[in-house]
Amino acid sequence: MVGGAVTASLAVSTVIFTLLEHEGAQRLHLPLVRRTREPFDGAEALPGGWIADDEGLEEAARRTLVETTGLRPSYLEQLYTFGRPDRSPTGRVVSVIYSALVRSPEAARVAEVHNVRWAPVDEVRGLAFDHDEVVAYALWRLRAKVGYAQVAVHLLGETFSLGQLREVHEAVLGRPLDPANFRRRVTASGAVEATDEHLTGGRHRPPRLYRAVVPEGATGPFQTTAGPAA
Amino acid sequence: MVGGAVTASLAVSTVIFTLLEHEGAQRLHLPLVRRTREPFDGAEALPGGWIADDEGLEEAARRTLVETTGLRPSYLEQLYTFGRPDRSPTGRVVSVIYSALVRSPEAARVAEVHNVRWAPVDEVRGLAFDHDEVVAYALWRLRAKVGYAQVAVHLLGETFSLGQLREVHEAVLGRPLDPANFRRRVTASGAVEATDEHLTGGRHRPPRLYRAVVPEGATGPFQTTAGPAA
DNA sequence: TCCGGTAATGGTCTACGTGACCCGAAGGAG
DNA sequence: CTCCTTCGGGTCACGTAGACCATTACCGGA
Repeated sequence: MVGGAVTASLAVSTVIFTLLEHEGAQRLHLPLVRRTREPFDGAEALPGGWIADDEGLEEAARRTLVETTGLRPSYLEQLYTFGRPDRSPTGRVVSVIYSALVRSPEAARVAEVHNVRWAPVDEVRGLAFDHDEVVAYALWRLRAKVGYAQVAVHLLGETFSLGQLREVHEAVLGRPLDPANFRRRVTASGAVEATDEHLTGGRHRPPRLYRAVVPEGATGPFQTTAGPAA
Repeated sequence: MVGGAVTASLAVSTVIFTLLEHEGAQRLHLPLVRRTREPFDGAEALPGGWIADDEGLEEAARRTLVETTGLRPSYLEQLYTFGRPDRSPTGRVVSVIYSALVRSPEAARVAEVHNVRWAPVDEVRGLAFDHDEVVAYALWRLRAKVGYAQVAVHLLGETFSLGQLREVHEAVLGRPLDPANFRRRVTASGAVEATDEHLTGGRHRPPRLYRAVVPEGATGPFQTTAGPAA
């Protein structure tokens, strides 16, 4: 320890988004864990935990995610750091918040185990600490980001139809999109590339399958859409 | 302390941007302080310091800014939190980075005092810790933000001509902008409102002075362009 | 006093992205 | 074979932004 530091506990929490069937449509959900100790014993909270001595911040986010929910996200980015002195009634806690996307099959795989409830995003209320505010901000960021970055593909599998991708955008934005215009925008953006395969077994015309294009220069010191890698 | 926390020191650092005359044009500068102790003794670094027990993160950023440079920013937002375990050779340090804008007169006021050097942004290299990377990311964010939010006004005074505002955008983006198109875009956005005054004393046609419009709904739990208020 | 230079300001023309809307194509279900 | 629905290609209208032109207003020098 260098000296002069504040006496605070350092934690990570993660807002995890995934798509689950709800009332006949794909809707955005996130996992909540029920607290079993003070403060806020019995209340629901975002998954998270303490940062270990020898691990980085993102590393800590991934580890606590596996420990508390069993989930391995396909996308993870730092969101914001909360550090009001009075955030926690039992002592000072500074929380680095991450935002994550999880593919639906992965979410379904762990839906039954762990002490986890999947809540539709617009029904999330009454969380411990300031987590209500955190969720609202994460949702706002995701909605903004889906407009200019191809983050939505991380909620789907390796290949997908443009109809599926459109459903993801509709679930995130909470409003219907015109299929033809959506197709035009996405294909023109170069964010996806067509494969030779089609999705068969549906009841109607089989859609062509597409694959996400990994953007150039996404490696290196930092991705220009998410933040530094450090 | 709640328990389980990592043994890390919590620091804030701030990337401060301002406009200064350099080689005949307004160019973006930032203040650097020279370190007087290990690690990186003698190297330049971003202004910052330790977070105190009873202060919030943004509060700590403002305090350390005044202590190390005397500057009071007109705009301040949280940027990113760095926490790689090996960032500092002398022990673990987690740094919450803030990004700030300072009006030119304020910058000139403190340019002579303090242990501060004003460096043009594109000549910043060889900083202590991972601060080179931090500056690059802050600059990328500022350039992106100037395109969709009216942050540039925070680099100018109470009133300004559209030519001055255009110079700010040119300095931030590093490329010339068409004066007529810039005027049309800015006035149509409603981000500024005209005053009845004109800037006299120039060599040419006296430009009308404008004032920044405070956006509706910028108060409340969080500003949708900067992040949560907590 | 007049004139040239330059910035301020207003306007036009065009390219482009996007939403609204249309229609044929392709497959399953009855 | 017919109907229903989605896929996927197209048109049209409109709003925004860049390129570019014209006029205005001031200073400083001839």
